[in-house]
Amino acid sequence: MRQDGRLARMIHVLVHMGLLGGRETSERIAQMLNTNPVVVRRTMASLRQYGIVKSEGGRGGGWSLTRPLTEITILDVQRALQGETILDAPLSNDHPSCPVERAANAKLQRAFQSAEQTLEREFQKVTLAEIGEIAMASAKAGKTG
Amino acid sequence: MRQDGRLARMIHVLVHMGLLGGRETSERIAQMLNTNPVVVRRTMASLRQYGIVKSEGGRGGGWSLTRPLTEITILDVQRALQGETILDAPLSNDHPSCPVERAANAKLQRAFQSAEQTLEREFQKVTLAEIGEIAMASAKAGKTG
DNA sequence: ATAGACTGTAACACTATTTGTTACGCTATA
DNA sequence: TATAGCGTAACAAATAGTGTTACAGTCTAT
Repeated sequence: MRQDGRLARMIHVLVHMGLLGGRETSERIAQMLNTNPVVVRRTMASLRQYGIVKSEGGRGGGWSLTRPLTEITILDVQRALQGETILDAPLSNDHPSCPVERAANAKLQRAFQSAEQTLEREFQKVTLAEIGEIAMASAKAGKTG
Repeated sequence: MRQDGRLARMIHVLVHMGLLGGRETSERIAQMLNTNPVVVRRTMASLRQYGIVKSEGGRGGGWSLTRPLTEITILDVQRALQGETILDAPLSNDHPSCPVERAANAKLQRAFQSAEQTLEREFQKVTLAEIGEIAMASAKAGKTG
């Protein structure tokens, strides 16, 4: 079941930015993510629109957080990247007037809504600051690999 | 967030098969799904492997259920189509030794596991017989569209 | 002012996945 | 033995995500 890897990648970057504290260019972020600056700008633009980061052009410009990691949850990042919907029930649309198809779709939709609520709750529980702390602790313990 | 539409389509077909009670050819099933017989065989093969349907070749052959709709849940169909995993956490793999990436992935994985458990529970609660009943009721009530 | 270091964005190529299609072999039955 | 069915490989088409190039706009140091 293929999904969008941007959430994990952006969390990764934001935590680094929070720990470093300063401003990062698209170029440097691209290196963190093994990708290139345009992809970074494209994705960071969603975060900016949602108010998580800001960008400044011109010499000395780059990206920075608008608030500390303690005030950013995984859910915030998710919302910024994909809007309200986290999980989308994969419904069928072969015979929209068929009562069987409708009944099946309705049941699936309810199930996915429950799962989405769970995911939402879990996402909201985790701040990026927590992730940073876990990373620092494990790095200190020498689990760097 | 795009996902696999086979689950909904197969539920649709299985309920029809259960309500009709007999045997269906790949050709007829393909018509129900607005697709073609090869795609049907490909997908039905997974259900057969899991023991939900059986196929018979030769003249008069086709597909039939191995047990009544009351004994098939959405989870059964899901398992047949995709195995154990329902939701896959979309993790990042840019710097596998980076403790920040690891910590972020770990948190995401836990969140998705919770959601997967919810989905599993919901899927197991619903039998195809229920879906058939809902469909029959709504058809009787004239909500056929 | 102007050069340089940035972001913003359009356009296009590449890749992987799903779905659809054609073709042909095998099997059971009338 | 002709026919109606499944089994499967091989290939085409559509879609989505990602990567890349190119160029315009913007800010700052000098």
